[in-house]
Amino acid sequence: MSATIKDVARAANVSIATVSRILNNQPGYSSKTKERVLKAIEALDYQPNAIARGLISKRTKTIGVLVPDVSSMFSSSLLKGVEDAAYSKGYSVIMCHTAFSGIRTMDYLRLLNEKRADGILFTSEVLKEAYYNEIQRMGVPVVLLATQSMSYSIPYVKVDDRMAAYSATRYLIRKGHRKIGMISGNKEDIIAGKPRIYGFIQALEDHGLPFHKNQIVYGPGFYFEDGKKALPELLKQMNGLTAVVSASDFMAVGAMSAAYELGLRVPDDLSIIGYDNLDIAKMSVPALTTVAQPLLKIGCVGAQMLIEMVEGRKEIEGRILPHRIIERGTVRSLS
Amino acid sequence: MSATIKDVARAANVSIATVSRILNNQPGYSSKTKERVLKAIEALDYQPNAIARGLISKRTKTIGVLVPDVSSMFSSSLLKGVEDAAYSKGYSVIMCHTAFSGIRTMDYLRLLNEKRADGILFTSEVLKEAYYNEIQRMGVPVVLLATQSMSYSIPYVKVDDRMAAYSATRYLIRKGHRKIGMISGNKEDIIAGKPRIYGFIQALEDHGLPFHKNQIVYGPGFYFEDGKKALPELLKQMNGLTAVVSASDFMAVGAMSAAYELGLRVPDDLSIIGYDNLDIAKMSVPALTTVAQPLLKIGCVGAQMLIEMVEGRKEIEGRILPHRIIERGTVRSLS
DNA sequence: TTGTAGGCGTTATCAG
DNA sequence: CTGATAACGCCTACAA
Repeated sequence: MSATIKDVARAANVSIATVSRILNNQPGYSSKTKERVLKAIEALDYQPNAIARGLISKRTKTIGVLVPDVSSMFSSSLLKGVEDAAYSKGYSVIMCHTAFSGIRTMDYLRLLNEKRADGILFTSEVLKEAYYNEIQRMGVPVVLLATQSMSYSIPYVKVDDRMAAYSATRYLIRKGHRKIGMISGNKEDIIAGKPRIYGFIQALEDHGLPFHKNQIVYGPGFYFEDGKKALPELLKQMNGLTAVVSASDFMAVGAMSAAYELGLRVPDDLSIIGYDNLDIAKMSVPALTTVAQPLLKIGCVGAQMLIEMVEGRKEIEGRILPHRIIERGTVRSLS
Repeated sequence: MSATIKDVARAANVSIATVSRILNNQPGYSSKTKERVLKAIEALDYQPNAIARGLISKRTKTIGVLVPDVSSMFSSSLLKGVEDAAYSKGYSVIMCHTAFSGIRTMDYLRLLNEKRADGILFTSEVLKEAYYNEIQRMGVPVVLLATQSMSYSIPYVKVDDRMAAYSATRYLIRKGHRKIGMISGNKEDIIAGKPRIYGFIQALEDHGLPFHKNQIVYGPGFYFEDGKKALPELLKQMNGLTAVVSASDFMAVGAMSAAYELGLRVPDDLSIIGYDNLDIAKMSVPALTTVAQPLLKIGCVGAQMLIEMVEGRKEIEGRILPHRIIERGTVRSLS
């Protein structure tokens, strides 16, 4: 079908070695032969076969990114960042949707190995032992995105979840709120659960506000429905509640939906601050005040780190990216 | 690093040909040798090198999917469907973010050619001549997702946009609305623009409702901001407006945001119906009534079609998938 | 039932 | 400066 290096060589009347040299601009040819070859390449519309190239170079310029849910706004921002960095370095990315399934994850790890991906980006889930072992076996670098491993020393890119939740809570306190509750997801979650809960509690305590455990309600996950169910419970558990910090934007929006149905007005009757700054935050009505994770940047920086590791830079360390509060319309000042 | 077929052959004391046969379960070996080989494979933890395999078979079990905006909820649903179908057929997908840029699109087409992707999924943009030519050159199948080409005969998977807009409008009419407006995006858009506009107009006319051109306002695009700007204009142009059909969920939510700021209550003062049924539709407050495109399914069916073409089935034709109205909370009955 | 050998499209190491 | 030629890991006639 398409022309090979051999065809080019024949057309330009040189050896394939010479063509190869010119292609990879290595030294060793006169400028006239170069021109001749270039012309032949043009004429034959030749494009190198990356497969053949990969076979010998042992590098495919391909990375795999594992995400638990491709279609969530969360993952898609990450993906966009990854894609962008990869593109600008000439890498392509294989999208691996693990769907929260361990066997699918293992499947993909195997697949990436067979296709000889140069590196792996692992996203927002905990890196189980089996995954880790498989990756070790593959002998390719990994970096963790928006997550972190307590068991293994692997580079990561994320925000400081505890500090971010702390900031969100402090923001509410500074706005004059005293009766503050939290809606959280799975309390065992090492990233989106625990650290944010601790941050919340610590902010309360650091500002002389007592904390009782009925100030937090937990959902099974961090989704809209979870938030929607959580708010009524929180309202039941605390009286005088004026503000809530949510462990995710989705939950925050769910809470707003519940508030709406309860006849509570946001922010007049209740203030809400989210977490993530997904697209939905600016589209909700009113627009959601939230603490932003720079997801795009996390993806981008992560991919860059990975590629650096692929290309030889060893010993790359984890990076904490800054979060920040985005003030929109769901928090009312009490002072 | 990892074991090759040669290692396995040596360990099992057979030739690589035999190992290969067993790997691709072709006939020609005794069950004992098979067992021996399998054991060796296990012991060495051998995994075939897909690169080497691809070099000879001319098939990579990889497809590329081009999307204009990875992180939009629209594309991500599509992607999820694609990924899922691909996974279940043993294919992997390279994510190509064209960012609405022609040169990036061409870049990716070239890249997919170099990496010898088996097929291409082209999403929600118009297939320009240059793209088409490049793809022809590559000699791989393409299918269009949520779009269609007027110039070339290429299989596609989408809904009937005109009918869908017609349905949405008729729904409003049946709910007793008479003063209905539309907020649309780019009126030149061959998919999301024109057909939906025509559908809107035709539904009006078929139900004896006069149409004036000031019943439609156009935005540059189909985004939140466009919808947010469009609604006030529409209000200015039409009086007595009771309902609006929006050309996208994003615009619908933007319109809701504008309504909120104007002190108009949805659906009490104004009914709104969206288009797409993205995640945001169920998360908006109140939840958005909308006409659903089965995006996941479009992606899934499209990938299946593509893979069938890759594997030999020729002459596949386009498919129109059904749309349906999802009733939620933004349309009020006037009767 | 099994093995030998050629080739897929490149890169890289030699000689010339 | 240039050209053979041996890999890379696998598949597949063709032989045995």
